[in-house]
Amino acid sequence: MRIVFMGTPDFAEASLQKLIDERFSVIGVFTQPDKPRGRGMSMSFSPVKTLALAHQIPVYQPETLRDGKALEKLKEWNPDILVVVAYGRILPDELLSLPRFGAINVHASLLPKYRGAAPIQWAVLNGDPVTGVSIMYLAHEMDSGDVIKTSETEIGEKETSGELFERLKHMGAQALVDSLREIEAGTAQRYPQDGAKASYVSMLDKSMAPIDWTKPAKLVLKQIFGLQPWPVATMTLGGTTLRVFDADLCEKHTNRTPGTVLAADTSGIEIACGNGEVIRVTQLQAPGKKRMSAADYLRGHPIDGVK
RNA sequence: CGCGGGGUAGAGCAGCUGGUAGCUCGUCGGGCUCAUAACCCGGAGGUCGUUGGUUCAAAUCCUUCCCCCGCAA
Repeated sequence: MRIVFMGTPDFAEASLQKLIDERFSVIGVFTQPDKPRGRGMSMSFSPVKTLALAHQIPVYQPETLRDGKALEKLKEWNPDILVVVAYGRILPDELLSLPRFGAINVHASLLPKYRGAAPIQWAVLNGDPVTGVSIMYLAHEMDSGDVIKTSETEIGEKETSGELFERLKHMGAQALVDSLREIEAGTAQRYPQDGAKASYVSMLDKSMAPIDWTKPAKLVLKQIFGLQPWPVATMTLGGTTLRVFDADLCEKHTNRTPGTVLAADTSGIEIACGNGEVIRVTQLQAPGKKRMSAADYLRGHPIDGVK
């Protein structure tokens, strides 16, 4: 089966790696154009491109998919199926319908829940106990196609989006190859999504970073974990904005205003949340500094008025 | 050369309008105490990231390079 793979970031890289490991015939790769990134704005390749090049797989990096050239390239490669994983582009219908088996996609949620850009992070942010990956056919409407199979996993109490990402990308890769084998064998299922149950999530942005202390402690914690590795929850203390990396729920309760610092010592910084609940921040990062424990930070930045 | 912050005792910071370095915690010793992560007294520990320069004198001014961090992507 001739496969053309479309993907860009490391989430997609995991799937491509799996396809290569499992000896699937990946005859070509589409990935986003090289862009300057990182400090110094040096030009860099996408993880998918780097991997493809390492295996002598032809790489195509169109600026647009709608000028006819992408279609031409796809016809040239003549794949039996398109595998799309976090490519970062909407594919025109004429590309989806070209291959014999159409186009399938790895999506990091249990569809129809969390269609859209940041399903992993939102599953964490919302405090979901379970999430997963879905392999589905690409349809005209985003993330709405028939599902081939899903795979579930529990979200850890203190699991960050980044950690969940790592887990799901491998689950996705496994489900992908399983699906491909079923398609090849003609045993693949097609489960239409219940559109009425669909929900959509947007990309994250930095405006979500400041911690809303009026929320219940559990959700404040989920905000802290869900926003890692980016954009990272923040709080202000003594006029500086601190990025918060880790915190625990305190058993105690308070009647102080949410956001109030109740205590600060070697065990961390206790802060009032909504419902009178309290959390203790234990890992943070000051501007220009690297991540450190709250105890370390307090040594150089004593807090007035709080013991 | 995309923008900016930072590299000073084990840790976190101050000092940086030039004159061989200070704070908090930790650590070591002693004291107090039924006891203690509490308190008191005392000690050890730093070629101030690196290179060259200016100067009578540099952590402090200029310069080379290295490393860390954030923005931006």
